[in-house]
Amino acid sequence: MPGTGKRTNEGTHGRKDAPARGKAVRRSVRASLLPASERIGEIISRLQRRYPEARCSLEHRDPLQLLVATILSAQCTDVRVNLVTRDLFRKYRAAGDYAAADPAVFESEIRSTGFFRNKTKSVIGMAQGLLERFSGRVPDTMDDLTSLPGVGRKTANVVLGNAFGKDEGVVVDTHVARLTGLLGLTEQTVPEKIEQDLMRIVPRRRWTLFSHLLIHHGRAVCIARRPRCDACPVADLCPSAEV
DNA sequence: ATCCCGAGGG
DNA sequence: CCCTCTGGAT
Repeated sequence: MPGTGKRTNEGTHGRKDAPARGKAVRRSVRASLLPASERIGEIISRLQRRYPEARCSLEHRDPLQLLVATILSAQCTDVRVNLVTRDLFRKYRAAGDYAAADPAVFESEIRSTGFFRNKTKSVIGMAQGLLERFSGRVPDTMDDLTSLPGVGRKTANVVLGNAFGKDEGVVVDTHVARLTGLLGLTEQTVPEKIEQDLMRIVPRRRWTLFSHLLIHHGRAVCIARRPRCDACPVADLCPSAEV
């Protein structure tokens, strides 16, 4: 086999941190901002006004579809995931369909989402777990969901919050990790620790909404490659904003 | 801390 | 070419 293409991959989360933006960060002007706990309310309020339509952007009709879509979403845009699942969900309708899938065929079907070998093992293994331990149904608790292969806290939080309407945790994806760091809502870089900080300062009833707001903001304005601080509704509440 | 991996933006 | 995209397992 073409074996290891040894692509120089880099980590996934928490890029070392790149304060670099060519210019030495000039945050002295906003050095005197209120603590996170006193800015969070206004931040959520303004983002909600800006993105009133913020919701889960992974297309799904039931918990199983959302679970599969979320597993496929790792390091991949939601647009591409939706493109793949549109055909996938037509063929695989129940846990048993995924559990009985031919790995080679499934790999080719989700290939464009990247990490296709790992994702195939995760989806098929997850489906087999559903059949063996949950009667083929997607469980609605954090412990049961994370007991499934390929399902971590992030994926479990997405399913719990969007398919079951339960705010069990805060979804910390690449956008949430980046933006909360820039906003000075946490000093942590490990997703789980970021989530712990956010669960303390964000009202529980807003946990799911909060993630959607940051994800939308991260795509539209606070873009990783080039944040548009000039168009940001919370720039005056952000210690990293470069006017 | 590393690896898995394709696709699109700049 | 380099970076980023709704991560999880080792």
